[in-house]
Amino acid sequence: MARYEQIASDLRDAIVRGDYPIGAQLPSEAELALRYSAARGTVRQAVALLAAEGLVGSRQGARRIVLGSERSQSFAELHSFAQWARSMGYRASGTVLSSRRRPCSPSEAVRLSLEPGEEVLDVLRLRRLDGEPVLVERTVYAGWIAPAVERLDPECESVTQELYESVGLVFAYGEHLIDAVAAGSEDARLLDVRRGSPLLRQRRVTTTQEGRPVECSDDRYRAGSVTFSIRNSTAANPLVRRAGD
Amino acid sequence: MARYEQIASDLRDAIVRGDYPIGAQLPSEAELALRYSAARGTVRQAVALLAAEGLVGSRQGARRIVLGSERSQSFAELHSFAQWARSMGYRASGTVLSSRRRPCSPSEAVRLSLEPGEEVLDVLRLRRLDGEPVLVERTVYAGWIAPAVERLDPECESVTQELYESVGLVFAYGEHLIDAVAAGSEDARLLDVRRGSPLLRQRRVTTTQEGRPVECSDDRYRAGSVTFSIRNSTAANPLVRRAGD
DNA sequence: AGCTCTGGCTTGTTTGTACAAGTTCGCCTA
DNA sequence: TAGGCGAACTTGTACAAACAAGCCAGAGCT
Repeated sequence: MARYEQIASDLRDAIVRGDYPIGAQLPSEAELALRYSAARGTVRQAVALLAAEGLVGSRQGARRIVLGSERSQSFAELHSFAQWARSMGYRASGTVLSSRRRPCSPSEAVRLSLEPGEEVLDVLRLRRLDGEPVLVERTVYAGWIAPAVERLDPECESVTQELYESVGLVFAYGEHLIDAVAAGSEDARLLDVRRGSPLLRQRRVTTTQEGRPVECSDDRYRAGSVTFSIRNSTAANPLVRRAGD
Repeated sequence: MARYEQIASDLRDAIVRGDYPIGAQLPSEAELALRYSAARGTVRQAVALLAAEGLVGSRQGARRIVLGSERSQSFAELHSFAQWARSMGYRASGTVLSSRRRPCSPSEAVRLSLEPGEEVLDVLRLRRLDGEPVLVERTVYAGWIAPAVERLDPECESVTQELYESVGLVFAYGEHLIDAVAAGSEDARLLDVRRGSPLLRQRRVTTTQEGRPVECSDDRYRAGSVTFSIRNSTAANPLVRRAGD
């Protein structure tokens, strides 16, 4: 662990513990540098990390202030339903309901950087939290990863983790589109809600470290089961609003 | 504009223009430093900006790669419906349907850092895109900003901008919770949809530069009108999934 | 009392240097 | 031909120094 990560971790703990309550001022960079025997630049990297997490805010000339004290999860926990569920103390389970190969559609070819007509793997999964069905996942995997996906246990808990352990695949980058849709008849049946009832939809495309697209997915959460949370500031915000399509 | 922002802007333009297509490698830091006659540290700040926007990805030892080419909007455009709409080429309008003062509830007192029972301003607004109603905003303003809000034109297009111009208020930080809900009867009537149809809900709390909460709001978008988009990576992601509440 | 202004404090930007750690690719060998 | 090895390249981390720019409180003035 890098020095600046240690410092960030230490400060984060202090904030979560309540040493610096919401609204309080953080020590100045100079003081922190002295306290941790580090250069000012290193301290700045640490607090930049906390700022990116939305825990502290800063303005030129004024001391940094604490904005929040909730610890935010890692990328892995956002990407992987199972890892997120586990970290929240839920028991996650899932079932593959169907899995078949087919040629990709033109729009999928674009999103997954495939040749038109190249083969993809289409998987329908139902995910549960503590036994309750909360999520229908319709995922399209690029052909080159399909064999590894097909080898997975249909009841496999964490696809992300299994793929990492079996073929060393790392999901590194993702783009997510979030909106609301009405439950179709299949959604309704699987999630045990009425047809037309509101679902939170997350469409995503995930790529490897090298920027190679792996999968795109249409995930639908039962209303009330899951909420997305974003902290942002004038400095940095990756969340954008888009016109409906 | 700082040097690193200029460099970032230049690189961003090149990416958007297609000089560096998706999947392509960016020049090395050393080469960029030479090209822009800047120190390597300055170049690193520039590409860090692009990485935070999700435009490029990076791994130690390998060249940076281009992940996307869409320009993401600024915080102001996320926060302000009107500014976002304008930047997307839509015509935004809005109407205040009701506005009244009342004592705050216990939960509001916590979220807005108020004394229990302190007065707040409750505003119901309907927002339109190109004349079509797409958003119902139920906003609660802290008492200290209420007078300035009440002075606003009921048809005021951009509340954010007006408050900045009239009292110098800057919305600097925000926390957003996103989920899906069914339209209530009032929602349905205002948005011209059927009761129970899906809406995308964004609950937010916004604070000033000093960390002082200004408003909390419950915004409901008609399904299909607006999508939220997030790019993230293993390095940084402010978006988190939360259990429903 | 209320106002202005200034000086010190704090964060922001930039440059330079050095080394650590991971990737890539060509060369050499078995 | 397949595999291993290593050199060159590239990004990550850390330190030091200097100046710019913005904030704030206290001194001093009206």
